[in-house]
Amino acid sequence: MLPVLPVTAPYHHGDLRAAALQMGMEKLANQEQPDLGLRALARDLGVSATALYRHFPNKDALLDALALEGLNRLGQHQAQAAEQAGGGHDGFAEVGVTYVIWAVENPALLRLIYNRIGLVDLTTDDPTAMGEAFHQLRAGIAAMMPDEMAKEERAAAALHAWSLVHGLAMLILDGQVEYDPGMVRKVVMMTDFGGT
Amino acid sequence: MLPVLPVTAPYHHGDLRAAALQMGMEKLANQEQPDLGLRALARDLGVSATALYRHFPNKDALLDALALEGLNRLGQHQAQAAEQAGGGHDGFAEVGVTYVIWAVENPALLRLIYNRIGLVDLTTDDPTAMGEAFHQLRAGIAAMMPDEMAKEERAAAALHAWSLVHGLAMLILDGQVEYDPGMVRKVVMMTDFGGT
DNA sequence: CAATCAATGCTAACAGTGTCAACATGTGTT
DNA sequence: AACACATGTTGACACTGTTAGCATTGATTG
Repeated sequence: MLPVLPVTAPYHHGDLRAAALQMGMEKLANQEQPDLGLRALARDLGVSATALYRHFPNKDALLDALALEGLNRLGQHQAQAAEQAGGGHDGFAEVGVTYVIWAVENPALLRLIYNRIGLVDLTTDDPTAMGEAFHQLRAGIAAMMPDEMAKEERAAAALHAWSLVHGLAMLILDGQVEYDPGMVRKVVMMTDFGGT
Repeated sequence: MLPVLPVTAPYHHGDLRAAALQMGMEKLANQEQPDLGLRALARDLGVSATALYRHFPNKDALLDALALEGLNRLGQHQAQAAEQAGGGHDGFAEVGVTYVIWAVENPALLRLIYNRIGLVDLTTDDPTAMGEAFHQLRAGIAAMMPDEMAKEERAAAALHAWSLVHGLAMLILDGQVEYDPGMVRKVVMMTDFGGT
């Protein structure tokens, strides 16, 4: 492993920003709800609460950074799944199931991601990093749609697919339906876009 | 209009519990996020914060009561839509679109409903009122499925439908896709359960 | 090497929150 | 009239996010 080369030189603590994000991700991985406390996080880091304000303008910015990191992981995970699964109906279903599984395994992170979106302005010409990452996720979903579809139909189909797996994931996370991989695959495969 | 007949005699304030729930629903109707403050609510009611503790054991219980009220309204709305829409593919799509529209018009309330579920234990034999209301919503969805389906298939189809409309609603509320009734109908109608 | 300066961290404080204990007040009942 | 109970209030505690002011560390420059 290459030693980490900090872009900004570490001063007292040694890259507190990165440490805070890592600790935040760890805490999110060990809980169901995305409720993070700035003071509690600082306590776990062995640092005063206000030290974090040298690296994030406020708590929301810290949560946004964590959400962005989570979104990147999700996008990467989905891209990899799409690569392995190949095209066609079965391949698409596989990618959808992958989304749900990731959500089940990262409940707090998925919730945090979607909780933070509404607060980000997606209408600007200069999209935030978060908006850009979501754009990539959307593009990845759209790329799974059958080629012979009209552009408009592809957009609708992509939205349908995203809604389906996201809704199913949320219902599972909310305890409305117990997680069962077979059931998930069955539900996802009920959608047929006319692909092979 | 008949005068309200309080079941429990109003003492000092005159049924503070009902007033708190009504004020809470009003506040939720006028905001995007379901963040309610117990103290702020008491302030708006012209009452001390701790007075609410005579009617609710804690803030969570108050939020649960609001969520339950919202769930009942949603269920009632859906039942009415199902009645008007009739059966078949188009009728089902209509009910799905109704769900999304309700979500768009009651964003904070929908979020509150689903936020509170995960905290309610649905596995007990004596379900809470919240669990029961959700059971009814599920039953309503299942009733829309074509009769000729096998029982298992009906369950999967119902879950598919619920996931689809709930996911689409959440994506709209989170600002991922702009609300467009035509688009919603199109996306919902992409699911064909084999009904007429 | 010494002095300077910006980056980073700390303490103290403020306003806000949910919650509890103790006290006060109104209401219905005996 | 007196009691008991339901309801509401004040004061306090621990917690939170945030700001202002001060301290320290590391890098930069003479």
